[in-house]
Amino acid sequence: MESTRPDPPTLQTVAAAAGVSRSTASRAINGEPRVSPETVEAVQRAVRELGYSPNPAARTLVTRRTGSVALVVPETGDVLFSDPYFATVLSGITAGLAPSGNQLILLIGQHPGDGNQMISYLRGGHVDGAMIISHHRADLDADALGKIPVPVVLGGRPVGATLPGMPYVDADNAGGGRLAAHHLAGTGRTRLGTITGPLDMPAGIDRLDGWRAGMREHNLADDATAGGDFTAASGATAMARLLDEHPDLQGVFVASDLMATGALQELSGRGIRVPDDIAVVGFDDLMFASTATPPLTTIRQPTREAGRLIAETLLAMLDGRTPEPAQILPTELVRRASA
Amino acid sequence: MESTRPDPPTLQTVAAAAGVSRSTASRAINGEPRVSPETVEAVQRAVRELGYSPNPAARTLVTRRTGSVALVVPETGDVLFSDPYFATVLSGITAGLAPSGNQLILLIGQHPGDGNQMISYLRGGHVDGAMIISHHRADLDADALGKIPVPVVLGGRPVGATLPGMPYVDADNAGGGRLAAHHLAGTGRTRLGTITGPLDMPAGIDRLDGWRAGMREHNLADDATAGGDFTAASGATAMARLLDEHPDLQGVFVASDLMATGALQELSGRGIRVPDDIAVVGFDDLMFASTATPPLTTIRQPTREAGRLIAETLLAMLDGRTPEPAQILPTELVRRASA
DNA sequence: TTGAAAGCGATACCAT
DNA sequence: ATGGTATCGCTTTCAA
Repeated sequence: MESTRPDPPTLQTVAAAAGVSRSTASRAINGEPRVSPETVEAVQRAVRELGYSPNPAARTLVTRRTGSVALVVPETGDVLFSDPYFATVLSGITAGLAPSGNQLILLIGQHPGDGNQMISYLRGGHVDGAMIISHHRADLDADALGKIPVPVVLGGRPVGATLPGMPYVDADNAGGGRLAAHHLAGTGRTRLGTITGPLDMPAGIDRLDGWRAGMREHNLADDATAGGDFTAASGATAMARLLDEHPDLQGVFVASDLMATGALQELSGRGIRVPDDIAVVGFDDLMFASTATPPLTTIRQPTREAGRLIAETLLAMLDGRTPEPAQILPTELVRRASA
Repeated sequence: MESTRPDPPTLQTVAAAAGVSRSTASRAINGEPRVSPETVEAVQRAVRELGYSPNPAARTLVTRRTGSVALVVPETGDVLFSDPYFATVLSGITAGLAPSGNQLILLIGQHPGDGNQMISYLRGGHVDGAMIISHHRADLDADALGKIPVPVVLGGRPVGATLPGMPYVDADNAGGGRLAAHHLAGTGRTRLGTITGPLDMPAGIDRLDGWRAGMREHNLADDATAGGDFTAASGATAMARLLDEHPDLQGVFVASDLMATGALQELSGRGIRVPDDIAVVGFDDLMFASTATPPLTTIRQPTREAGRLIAETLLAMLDGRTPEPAQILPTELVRRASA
């Protein structure tokens, strides 16, 4: 005795139940204008009673719209998920997408080099558009990107030349770096250094550039730098190196809050007081910045807003509109205890 | 002068280029056995040269397989993303899904009560299966869940009766609560309390139950409790209440690391030393547990493993296999400085 | 306003 | 091993 599930109702079933043709039923369901009110009513009742729901594959086959967009993260899962930045962007993206009813398909690089495989997915007609965030130089080359046949929005300035027709949304990273320099210099400290992000990522490059510009404006040397990779562990390591090489350091700008927590640990481990001995400024202002010890003075970037804007920009393109090629979101200093 | 994109090649195009029929081309592409090697070769070359990629909608229409599964999170985006638990589970899920080639569709509740809308999506034939995590009692009722026509795996024990045919994966929350009780009692402290999670969630309920069982085994009173909702802020508030009501408190089990960071802040704000004055045990052992001040002694649950297991269980069901109705993952005590 | 019929691009059954 | 053909469920001209 097999309990066999009955086939789900099709448009045909609905049409029959409502006493109309498939064409008319389809029009009624899709809210087209030229359908008589009583017909609409009859069809809607049939839909309700039968529990009908249109077969998305069949619909896509003819309309050539899938109703879903991809979020591409060409980053190994492990790296990605340890960074709360991603969760926050994602939150903004889902919020931005929600009103449109589009579904979000997550494409996450498992192994470095998966990039091209993802691109072939995007070329396959599975989605109407795509958003790409957190891209390293190595992960996608402009040629491959150019072949994607659907609208694409980039989260973060692309490395190298701007991709034609591929708008991006980013925070004013350089501006934020300058803010940090101004703030630290403004406290009267003169021996200042920075812990940078990866210098193959625009976020890493631009924050450093801004910092250097700010230092120059204050006639301060910008030679004290150490590189990290946006993880907490790398922040601790870099802090150690900086301290060893520049024992007279008075303040440090750390290019992400996550690295800053690592740096704070290293400082506290050495018995160095923050901000009394060394002042620390972070970047991001994600959740845990305010709960660090001491609470972190940092450069806030509107991460969630960026996510929302990325989604909205894609929706605009799906709608046939042409967005600004670059949308840069402002950063601001948030004063807490660490500097 | 419109730059019009040429229509993508279809199976027809490929077949013509290879000098075979559509049927044969289809077989060659899908690696079916009864195709001559030279035909396979010819088709593959045509595919390559034309840059052909099968239309997924057309394929789904006939095979009734979408190649994608949904991850349902009936939780408001904001709540969700502030909890690193989610990111870690997601990491495990994507890893578990990867070998299968299935794509992940993210369904996130924007507004409380979106639950049923999500369920109608699952009924619509968009996905081959679904995983549901972090569910509150209110969000989904058993009736609605039962109507989902595809395999479903639950992340976390369902509230109330087990859903028939709907397996779940969970950590041994009760066991973890007992571990915490044993550890704190084992240090000789006798005035112990707990900060619970939401008591409409199994994770909240079970950890409390385990804690109480452990306390009884040590003949200790289990009356000192305060409720939180798994956020850091709620941890601080609950800690304050506990301190006010039980000034003689010597140790506390906090049902999540995130709440524990809030509790630590409250304690440090009052000048109470950890663990000297009050010992603290958390739950989760997510990334930041080890970087808290002091580093948190906590009950580790294998979060990423759980994610992977959820995905693998779903894949097994898609394969026609019948999984264990409940898979419970062990928890363990991780000793650090706070207790 | 409605209906009939022609696709959309694949798979799968049935012959050969 | 290969080809012809029906079919999946829907949208969209085209006529009426």
